[in-house]
Formats: sequence, structure tokens, C-alpha cells
Amino acid sequence: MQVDKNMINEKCKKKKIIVVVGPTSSGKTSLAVKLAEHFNGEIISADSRQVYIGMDLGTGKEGDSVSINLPDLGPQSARVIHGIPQFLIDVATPLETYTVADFQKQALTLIDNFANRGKIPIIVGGTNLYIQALVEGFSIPVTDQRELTIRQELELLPSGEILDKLKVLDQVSFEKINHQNLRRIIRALSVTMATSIPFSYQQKKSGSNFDTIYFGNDLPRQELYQKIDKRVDDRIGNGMIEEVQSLIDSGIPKERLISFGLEYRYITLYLTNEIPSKEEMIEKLKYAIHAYARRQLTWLKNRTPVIWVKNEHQAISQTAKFLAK
RNA sequence: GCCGGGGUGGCGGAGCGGUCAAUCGCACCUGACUGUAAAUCAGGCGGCCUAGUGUCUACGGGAGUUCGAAUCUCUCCCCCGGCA
Repeated sequence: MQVDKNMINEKCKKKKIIVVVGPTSSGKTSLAVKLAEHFNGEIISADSRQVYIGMDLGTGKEGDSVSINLPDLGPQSARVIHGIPQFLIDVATPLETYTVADFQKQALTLIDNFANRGKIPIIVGGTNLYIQALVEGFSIPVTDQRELTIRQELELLPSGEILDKLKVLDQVSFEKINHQNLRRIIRALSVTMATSIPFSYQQKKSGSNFDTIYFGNDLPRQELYQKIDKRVDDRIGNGMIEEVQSLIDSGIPKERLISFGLEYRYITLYLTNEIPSKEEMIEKLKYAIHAYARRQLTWLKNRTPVIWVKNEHQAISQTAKFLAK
């Protein structure tokens, strides 16, 4: 009984955060801005590509680019829409590697800062891993130079050898991760080797640090695809190809751009003639984005309790209840 | 009109007498996911059901040959190229 009471107190102490998720092109940003306006919030972007400076059209950054001086934290780059700032945009160069762990740390810092200023944190973005890591408090296995070196060495080995090693050192990961998925197999092995602790034992959750409500815009699949296609056409018209060209010109390696996926991948392939025609590139890009949207939905479907809304009014009334409780 | 080539699943495209409900690619559907995650990877994909070495309808239409046809023959329809 006493335990129960503590748990309730604990729960009440948790910070409330609002999270807007959903597939690309589903209108997350505008929903988030509406909620922020309505409930005195500020936005943290959870988008693994919008963090990069100079990748604007291709990632769909919106609003005016500004620098905001936050107490204790100093100047922060942000984009402002209708007076609402969005943080964690333009925080790294495309040559730097920005990871979930960076996001987790920076978002946590910002949430504290928001709390001090009486702002409700609204997390919006398509990178579901980032959101889950933040909300559920993933303790992410350490990566240091040693681990990176081991990883690079492993990448040169034949897959059979890599699998044999993993089987010996971390049976759980060996069984859990699909053997074709070398990227994840190698990461599990390199962490295990670098730390001498099986990767699978290190994937802990500290539990939810927050009292969280999730929203997503509910859209029929066909309508989603149409919006995606239109958005691609519009952005091409607005100079997205030129943006990628200028990234190439500024010295970002083609392989790096290709590794970003979607617009950066397909446009780079077109600019380097690996995809000969513009029409073909655009078609492939659209289909790739459809597939990406499906992956996002799969993720959410099986692990996130999303309230799917038809319009912002539904989200606003649900949020009002959530904040009042 | 004549001479060639061709009509296969939502699309592209294999198959050219049996092991074909039909290789493969695309679209589409489903799933995995803890320091690259817009990444990386896996499965499904004619209908039906008691879900199976089950059943039905299928390779432009029709008629044949054959134990057996998407595969051979005839005929009709339609496309493409050449000659008129």
C-alpha cells in the first residue's frame, strides 16, 4: 500500500511531455505548432536528418532560421514558425556523425530548460528510435574509439566469421538479430568485444522518465502516398536538386549523401548518372518514401500507444485533459 | 490487303509439351529494429477454405491434337514493325 502511494507520487512528479509522431508528410509539424500555441509549448524536433546544416529542402525544414539564447544553455539554433521555436535543427554538419545518443542527451537538457521556463515540451519527428530512446530512457551501450576501430575491422571479415564470433560471445544477440542484417550483427559484436559484456545485456531501459501522450495524424494510406508524391514534386520545383548539387560542391562525399537515404540518396545517384533520367529518379524516390512511411507506421503500431486524430481539435481536447490530470 | 513479330498475374518481363498458380524485377502488403535508424534487414503477394504434398479458375477468345498445353495445330479478335 505504501509502495502504491509512492508510485502514485512518483507518477505525479514526472514531467509531462507531448509527442507528435507519424509517417513522413502526415502533417506532424503543423499539429505540433498548433499544440504549442495553445498550451504554451516549445518544440523539440526528433528528426535524424533535420539536425544537419544545409540539408533543408530535402528534409522539409520549415520556419525561419534563428539563434535563440537560452538561459544556462547559451545560443541554440532553431527554426521558428508562428513564433514557436523548434530546437535540435541545424545542430551538426553533414560531415559529423549525429546519433541517437546525442539526441537523447540534448533533448533531455532542453526539456529541463523548458521546465525552468514553464514551457511544455512538445517532441515532434519521424525518427521513432530517437523518440523511444528519449521517452523510455534507453541506456545505450557505449561507443568509444575502441569500439569504432573494432567495428571497422569486423567490416572487412566474411560474414560467416562474424557470425561465429557473435555466437560465442553473445548468444542472445546471435539468435535475436537476423543474420542477413550485418550492420546490426557487427554493432552487437563490436560492442561486446570492446566492453567484454554481451551487447544484449547492455540494452537496458531506465523506464519512462515522463508522463507522455502521443498523437499522430490519422490519414488513409492512399492519401498519404498522394501527399508524399506531391511534396516531392513541389520540392523538386523549389530547388531540391540544386541543394544536393551544392552539398556535393561543398565537399560532402557522395557516399555520405547516399547514406542519408531518400532525397539525398536518389538525387545524388541522379547527379552522378547512376540513375540516368530525372523522371526515373523521381519515381524511385517517391516509392522509397512510401516504403519509409510504412516502416514508420510499423514501428508505431507495435510499440507506441498513439492517439490517432483526424484534426487538431481532437488533439487539443485530449491534451487539455492530459495536462489537467 | 500482304509479309513478319507479338498478346502471360496491378505493371515490366521469363517460360515455349509434363515437376507451372507460373523464375525475376517493380508496385503493394506485413514484420524486425537500443550510439550510422530517411539507415539496415526479413517475410508475403490469383480466388476460396476445415489453411493442406487442399480446392477452384487461370497464360487474348473459341475449337482441336495429346495420357497431359501458357507451351503444338486451326480459327477469330487486338497490338507493333515492314510492304502496299
